Amino acid sequence: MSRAETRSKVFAAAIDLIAEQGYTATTVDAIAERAGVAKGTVFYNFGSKEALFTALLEHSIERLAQALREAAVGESALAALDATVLGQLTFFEEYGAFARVLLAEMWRTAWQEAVAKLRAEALGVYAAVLRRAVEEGLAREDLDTDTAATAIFGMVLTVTIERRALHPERPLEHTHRTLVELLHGRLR
Amino acid sequence: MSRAETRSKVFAAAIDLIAEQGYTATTVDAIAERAGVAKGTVFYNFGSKEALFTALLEHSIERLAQALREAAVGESALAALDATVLGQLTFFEEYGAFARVLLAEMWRTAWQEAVAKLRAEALGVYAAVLRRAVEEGLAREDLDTDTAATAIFGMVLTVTIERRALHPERPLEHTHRTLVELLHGRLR
DNA sequence: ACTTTTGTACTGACCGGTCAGTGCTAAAGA
DNA sequence: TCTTTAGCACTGACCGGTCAGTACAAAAGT
Repeated sequence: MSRAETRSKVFAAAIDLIAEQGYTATTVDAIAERAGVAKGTVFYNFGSKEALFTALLEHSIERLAQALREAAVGESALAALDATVLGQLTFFEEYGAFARVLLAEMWRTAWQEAVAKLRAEALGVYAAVLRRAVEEGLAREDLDTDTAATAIFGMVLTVTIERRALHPERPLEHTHRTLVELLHGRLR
Repeated sequence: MSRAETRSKVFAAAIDLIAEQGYTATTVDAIAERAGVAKGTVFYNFGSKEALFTALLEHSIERLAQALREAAVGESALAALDATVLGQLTFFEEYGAFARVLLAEMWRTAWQEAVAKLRAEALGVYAAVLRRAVEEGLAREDLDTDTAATAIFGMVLTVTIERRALHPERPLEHTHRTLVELLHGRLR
């Protein structure tokens, strides 16, 4: 078996288990067993439990950021915002376990480096769209776009997890419509 | 010392440590030391680490729900919504460690009972306000108020934690204005 | 008297990390 | 052609430390 294959099997096992139990509660033994490899193999490939996790975070954040960048297009800033929300929903539809991991571990000081990357690359997409909205006169000029970006990101993240846990059969479109409704001022 | 006093000292120590390190990584020894009691006292009062944590969750969720219920008043549904958001921000301003704990542990299957209570009592306040908004014709009739309630709650929670971690000096009002701006359709 | 707390010592399960060794393939040497 | 060596990926038993929980006797509170 190639090294890359082994690594991705371990990644998949680790993300599932950590999503269910959290980082600390997940043992390397359990990850190895779920991945179908020996415990030593995990250490051979990643060096340590923590290194495995940081590699996993790095890799997943990169993919998330790319998905958001690709989604964040639209004629108007408003259309781009809706598209970004849909992009985030769609991404987590496929990588749902990562949503749980992000929410749970995002603010632990241990992974500040990964969090910085998340803020810069993923939240940055929302912030850019919101700045565009301000330029187009769709929002107050002194809107705090960074805080607003975090708010929207967290909103979508929370809803994604609730949906996966409670209504997995519900179409994505339904959730998307509810969020978009909240965001463009039907509430007024 | 009364039993109640001891329990609340242990609660305070536990919530701080668990907010920093997570449930699993926090040891009972550390909780006892921070609380200034003997380790045996913790077990005498709570029986087990898990029982301590569930009691802590239960207790905190009850207080959060009460704070939201008290805050959720206003002439219009829109005013009530703003007030509820401010109520949530204010609550977590005082019990910020609990915000971290909620976000990190909320979706662990282990505490489903506590999560059910959170959904019923805390998210329920948002859901009720949103239903009132629908009645007043401020939102589409088929708005999914449960999903929207989760969305707003998660949004405020995420922003609270970001604020505490990154801009602790910022006045609450600033954050509140940004969120309210997002929620009533200045973006359109 | 009865409840609660303390401090210390202990147990046993568990877990991250290690390491000597296995299996395999392919190049190097004869 | 046959043998040896090299190197990579993987294995799983094992080790040392950690931690929830227990035991208990003495002290403090009420």
